[in-house]
Amino acid sequence: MEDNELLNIRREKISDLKAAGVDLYPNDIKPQNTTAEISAKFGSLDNEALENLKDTFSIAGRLMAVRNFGKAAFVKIQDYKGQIQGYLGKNVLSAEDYFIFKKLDVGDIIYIAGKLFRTKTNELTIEAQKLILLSKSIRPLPEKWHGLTDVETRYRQRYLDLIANPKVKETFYKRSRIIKLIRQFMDEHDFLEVETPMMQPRAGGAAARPFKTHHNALDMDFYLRIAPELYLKRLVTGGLERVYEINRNFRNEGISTFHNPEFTMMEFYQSYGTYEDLMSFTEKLFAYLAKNIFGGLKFKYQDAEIDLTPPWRRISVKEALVQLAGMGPAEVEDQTMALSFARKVGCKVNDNDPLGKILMAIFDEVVEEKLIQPTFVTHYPVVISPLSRRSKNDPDLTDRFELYIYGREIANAFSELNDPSDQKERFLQQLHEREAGDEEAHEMDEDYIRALEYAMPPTAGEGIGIDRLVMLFTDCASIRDVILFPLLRTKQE
RNA sequence: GGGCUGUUAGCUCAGCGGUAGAGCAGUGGACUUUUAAUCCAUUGGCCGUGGGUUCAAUCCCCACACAGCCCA
Repeated sequence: MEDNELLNIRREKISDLKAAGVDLYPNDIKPQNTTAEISAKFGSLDNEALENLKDTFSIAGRLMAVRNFGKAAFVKIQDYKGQIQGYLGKNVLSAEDYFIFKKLDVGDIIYIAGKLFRTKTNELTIEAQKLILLSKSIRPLPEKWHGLTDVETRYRQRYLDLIANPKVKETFYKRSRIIKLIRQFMDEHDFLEVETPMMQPRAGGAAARPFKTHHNALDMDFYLRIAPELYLKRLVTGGLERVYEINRNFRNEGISTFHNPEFTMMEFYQSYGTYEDLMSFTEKLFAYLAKNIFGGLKFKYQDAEIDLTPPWRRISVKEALVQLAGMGPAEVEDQTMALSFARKVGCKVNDNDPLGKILMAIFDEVVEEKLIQPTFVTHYPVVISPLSRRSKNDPDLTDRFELYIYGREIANAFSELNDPSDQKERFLQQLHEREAGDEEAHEMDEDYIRALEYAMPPTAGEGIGIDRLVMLFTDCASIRDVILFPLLRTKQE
């Protein structure tokens, strides 16, 4: 057992309470009210009106502060959605309850019941006629004033973060609301929510390195999915014309303020739609979210004011390179010229990289950070888009867009490639890239091609990074602030 | 993977070659309307880990661990 003075003092209190016959962890106590409900209903009543209320109120929660006057005390009790002040006094409590009150510590879970009143300073308060200890804390909470700021502790012991920092709770309430709203919106548009495998025999649907795992009974390796894409399109082929999935993806890559190895994505597919349809659909979805979260289409994110009013800017990769990276119209069409431009701006590129790859390297390096207001970047090169439909007027480009807000990729969408022979060629091209050393190149998926051979309706699909979207809507700078338990290296205790 | 920064009491932080500090929390005392309650007293430390330099290291040097930020 950990030897610590503070812990030992509390252990002594526990034995004192036990000796007095107090049940330290009862589970038959049901509070009848919540702090949020009480302040909503009675927050505006004056003392006279409160005195006329004959009701008794009961709440339970964590003791967050004690202002002790010896024979009485004001305490702050925090529950699910708020805090309320309680008044504990010797002349109101029974002798048994007063004994418990004397043994309370900040951090304990308690129940109080009594009448509402207003203090001299006009604070709505419950005068406790009954006090029950529901769960005794042994460890001291972080300090009341500065709270818990050590980020490592905040992530490793998220429960402490949630107790001590009310903003954190708000963020995760908001995250839940956003996801609920997305589901509502998708359901209203007749999309069917589905779940597809997380464990896949080969990891497809995106360019990323997967995590590997092993199934013992089958004696077979599996990969944690990097995207649900190919499974969702199998469903579209099966006649589920509008499907979506909101779930975790896993990518075996570095960790940063925008990357967590497991993250949440929504992917959705709409038959008989095009990537252009998805642009306006995305505008509508984001507007729907913003209206419900902010009550309007403009909001502050970090140092910027983001305006989601549609239509959003639409610009092709090449236009963006000319307008925002300062490339010449000839440079974006010529591999050699693009290569030297790339080197000039400090991109790591190889002599025989295809033009499309070089252009994207420059884009990532120079253009991305300039796309603060919502922008659809369209017409990605076919070499980096093995699952997208080719553009009609330029077979080297695809009917694809990525949505950027505040310099970050939030969504990725395209008209789906449903020509099985083209798809096979693309996979073969990817295998070629893989052999040339690109570990993220797509693998061959014969069954997916077979599915396409049964004919998949013309379809458009999109993926939206939910964590990044939540960051945007909660003004969080790091993805770790919108993921309850971000991935950390385990620490030897 | 590279660079920079951080790691000192339960929490938030100071200190910087010479006996380890503050505020809050805790403990004891006073106090029945406080709002970071107040007043008096007081406990609490492997100064991240392991090496090295030195008469002497929390402090200087090296390595490692974990984290944060930036870069790739």
